[in-house]
Amino acid sequence: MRPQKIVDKDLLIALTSVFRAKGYEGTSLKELAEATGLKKASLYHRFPNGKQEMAESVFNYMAQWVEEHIFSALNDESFSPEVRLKNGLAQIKTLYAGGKEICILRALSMQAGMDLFEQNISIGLNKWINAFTGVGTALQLSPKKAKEKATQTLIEIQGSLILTKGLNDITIFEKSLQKIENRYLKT
Amino acid sequence: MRPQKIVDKDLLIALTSVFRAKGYEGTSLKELAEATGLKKASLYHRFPNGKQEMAESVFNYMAQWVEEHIFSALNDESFSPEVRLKNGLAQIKTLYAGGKEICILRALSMQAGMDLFEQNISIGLNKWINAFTGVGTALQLSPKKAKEKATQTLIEIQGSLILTKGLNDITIFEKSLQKIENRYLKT
DNA sequence: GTCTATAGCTAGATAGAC
DNA sequence: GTCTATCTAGCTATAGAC
Repeated sequence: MRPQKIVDKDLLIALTSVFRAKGYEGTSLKELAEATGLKKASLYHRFPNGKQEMAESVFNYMAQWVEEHIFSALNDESFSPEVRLKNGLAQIKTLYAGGKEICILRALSMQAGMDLFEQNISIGLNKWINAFTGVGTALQLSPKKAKEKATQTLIEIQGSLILTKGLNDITIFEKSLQKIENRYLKT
Repeated sequence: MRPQKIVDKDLLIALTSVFRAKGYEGTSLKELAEATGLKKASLYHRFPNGKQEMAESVFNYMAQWVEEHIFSALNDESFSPEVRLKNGLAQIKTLYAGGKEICILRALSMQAGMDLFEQNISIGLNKWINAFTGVGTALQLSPKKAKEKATQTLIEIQGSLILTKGLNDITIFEKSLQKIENRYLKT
């Protein structure tokens, strides 16, 4: 067995950045090959089901990252709810590179991707809502209020990412995160 | 001259619905031909620069619709600011089919589209912000507050469209519009 | 495990008849 | 103005050498 030219993790990171920037249909195997340093045939060796499997792997990789960094921060009961919220929001800022990066879920959800990922997107969004709902209840909100606030939080994260990108102004994303934090902590 | 099989307006409507659903790269000329009832070569007769011109025309058509229906409603000084706001939000609900349809601007902004439309997207978003800022000042907000509120409004519209689509729950979009209205009128 | 070479197809786009 | 037929380029995917 020849050694791998690039380990799985780095491979996934490279694939992620392309899919994130171009979407599913907008990404070609040629670009993926260039971004990873592997030839197309080698990509097929690593992902026998081709482009679709690459996108799915990217999706799963990001889902795991979110689980480990964001949800676990929001749910870490060894900290106060206030600290959990701050840590979670800080991780979210990292995930989106301060607003410069788009939501991978959204990048993959257009076009054919919608068919491929529709159910996983719904599941993923609900996990986000549940994570923020947990913080809300820890901050003494009623379950109903906590869920409403969590939904509103996600709306603002996604919406501010769109405006940040569309207006090319990362302060929009930063202000939104700050606003979200303030609104939780003022309760 | 042979008669047109489909008038410009209907043609644009048909093209719009495909681009909206599939994005720019995700849309093929075959699909556009099927959706319009014209053959590919006929589409090239109507849009000599091909797919890109079709997307640009769709973009301009939607921009005009928004101008005539939404901005003019928000800015119609023959009504009170409260009524202008309500009318504008009602038109927005129509534009997005109550949350079932995505923002065309967003659909075209991924992938190669980002290069094609980047500047127009920024201009378009700013027009939205200005329109809502106008309503805010008419409601006695300071210019600064009015612009902040307008930006927040757009964030929530875009974000709620994403969650509505991702969770397949149109009540999210409806609730967000209601919330936006309440927040303006409570000022 | 990675590579070169290529198959097979579909995309966007054009030529020219009617 | 619309059509059939076709071109070319690029795509996803595979075969087989190393």
